Amino acid sequence: MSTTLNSDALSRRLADSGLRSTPQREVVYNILLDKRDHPTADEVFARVKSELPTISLATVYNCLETLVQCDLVRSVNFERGPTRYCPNLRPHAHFHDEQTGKTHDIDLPAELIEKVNSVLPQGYDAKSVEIIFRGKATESAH
Amino acid sequence: MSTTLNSDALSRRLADSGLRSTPQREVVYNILLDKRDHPTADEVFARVKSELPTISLATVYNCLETLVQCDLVRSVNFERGPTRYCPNLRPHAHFHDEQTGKTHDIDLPAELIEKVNSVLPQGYDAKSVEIIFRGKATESAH
DNA sequence: AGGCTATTTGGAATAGTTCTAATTATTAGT
DNA sequence: ACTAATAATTAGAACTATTCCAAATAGCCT
Repeated sequence: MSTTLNSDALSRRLADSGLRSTPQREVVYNILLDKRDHPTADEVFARVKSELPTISLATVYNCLETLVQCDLVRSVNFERGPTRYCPNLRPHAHFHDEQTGKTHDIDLPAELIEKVNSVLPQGYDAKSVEIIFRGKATESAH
Repeated sequence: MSTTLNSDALSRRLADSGLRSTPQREVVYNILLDKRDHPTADEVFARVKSELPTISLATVYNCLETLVQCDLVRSVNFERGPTRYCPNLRPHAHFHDEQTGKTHDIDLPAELIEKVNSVLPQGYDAKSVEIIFRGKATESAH
């Protein structure tokens, strides 16, 4: 993975929104790209600390929020628990494995998204649709 | 709406799970049936108090959790905020109106649910699927 | 009635997140 | 380069939603 390319993409996106590229934002973003296991803010905080030992949790929240605003990251909420973050920008659903607690991305064909949107009655204008499966995944489904 | 019929259905369901029917559980359940606006626990608490002024918030949480366990109520989580509760048991999606903050139920044909499930690769066994739309609804869509 | 278990209650505790005010870093204009 | 203006970070306090806990109450079964 080329950190340089990510950084460029990141600073471009940030600049587009009138925001600055900072070491904190870069590291947080790269942490998300590195291990795409839908970490919570706390988990990101723990990982980032090894690179930026003085970063604060508030900054992690700020950075994550910024990345979500710039459309570089999606935030995902399963029941009750903490928000999780996901750098996968392609249209995808989430499969929440109740056994392991792990979350898997499931790619969605454009055709399906259309079909899902078509159930909306007149007068409903959806900007986005989120699909969450719950169940169990066997070993083979890594 | 016949409270008696609901109560019967409720006590039957509770009994099936080895639980008792209590005034608190009945009132909480009827509150949900009365106004299907996906209230939070706090909102349910406020509404219930007019009928049972001494009920506690902890009991409201307990009752809601019990109803969810008995499959009489679904809990729904949109981003960050508090959990919301919904007595609609038919398969449906939620449309979250970003303007008003209101949530509308969207019925889902069985055919669509099948189609959605069919995007799951081998090895994924979904027990349930949740669909959340975000956008805006025009006046006509009540 | 008496004992057993389920339920409720209020308050304390916890988890996750946001807010605030002070400090530090970055940029733009001279 | 120097300074002013702005943006971002920081630590900790505050807040919100929820859960936990231990005591009190209620319902059910002999």
